Amino acid sequence: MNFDTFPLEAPFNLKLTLESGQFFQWRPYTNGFLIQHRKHFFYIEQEKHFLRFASILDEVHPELIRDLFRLNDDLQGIYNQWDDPILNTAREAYRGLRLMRQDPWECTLSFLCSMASNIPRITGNLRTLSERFGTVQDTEHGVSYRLPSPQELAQASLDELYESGVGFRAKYLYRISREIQAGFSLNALQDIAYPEAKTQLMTLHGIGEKVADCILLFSLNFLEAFPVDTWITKILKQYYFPGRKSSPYKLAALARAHFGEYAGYAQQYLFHYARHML
DNA sequence: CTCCAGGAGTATC
DNA sequence: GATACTCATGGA
Repeated sequence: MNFDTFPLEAPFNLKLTLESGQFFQWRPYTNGFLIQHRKHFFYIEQEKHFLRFASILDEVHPELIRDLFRLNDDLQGIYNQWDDPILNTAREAYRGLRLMRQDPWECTLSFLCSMASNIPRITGNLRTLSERFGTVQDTEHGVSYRLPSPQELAQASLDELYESGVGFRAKYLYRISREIQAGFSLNALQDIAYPEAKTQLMTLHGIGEKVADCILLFSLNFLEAFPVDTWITKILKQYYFPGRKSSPYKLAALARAHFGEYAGYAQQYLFHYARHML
């Protein structure tokens, strides 16, 4: 492999970021990780304040790495805005955990599979979908598969989707792949305001509050998005908004108002904290 | 065996 | 708006 290296000048923890449950297209390999992102397939490893990477399919440049891992976000500046016991603890424990900027469709597919599921199963579902409906890639490191495009997934029958092991999510994949094939643009949502982008996403059958916020936060550059799942509900009701009878919908609005412009970063740290400390 | 999991749609009040 | 039921499947 042909390696390229560049220095990090801000907090970043590659392993922690990949393991944080926002991105599922990776696996450990030697001292680092293999990553599938759009048409790119590459190796990456971290050594203290350096990243070393090598393209396997479709050449990767440092700018793409910076974009995928949001290395231009002022993470230290965001840390400095936090001042409560939970976030103060979380930023010490998880220093360098960053949000990623994934492909919107790949992110949508991932978080449709995430409903009432868990990380190992989500990863397995995505691999099965890739092998059955995606594109085969032949590399010197073995065969790998790309996730199916909306057009490729729309070729699958409802029965084939059920047989791929995604359970009740099959009907959502079936309808949404067709809605996007018919002209719904995920990428166009980047250019409108958060409330409108969220409303439009939720017109897709199977995308509700939580999945919409995941897509907006992890792929469409809306750092104010604040996905509220079971873990976030626990920690918000326990430490931030106790005593109120609050639905996930109301908790999300309260949290966005409370945590502000970079609420999404706070959410990622709270999610990690809740999963490992509660 | 039962219970629940990074939810969402639907019916019902 | 809030609650209850349903949807598939795998793991504890």
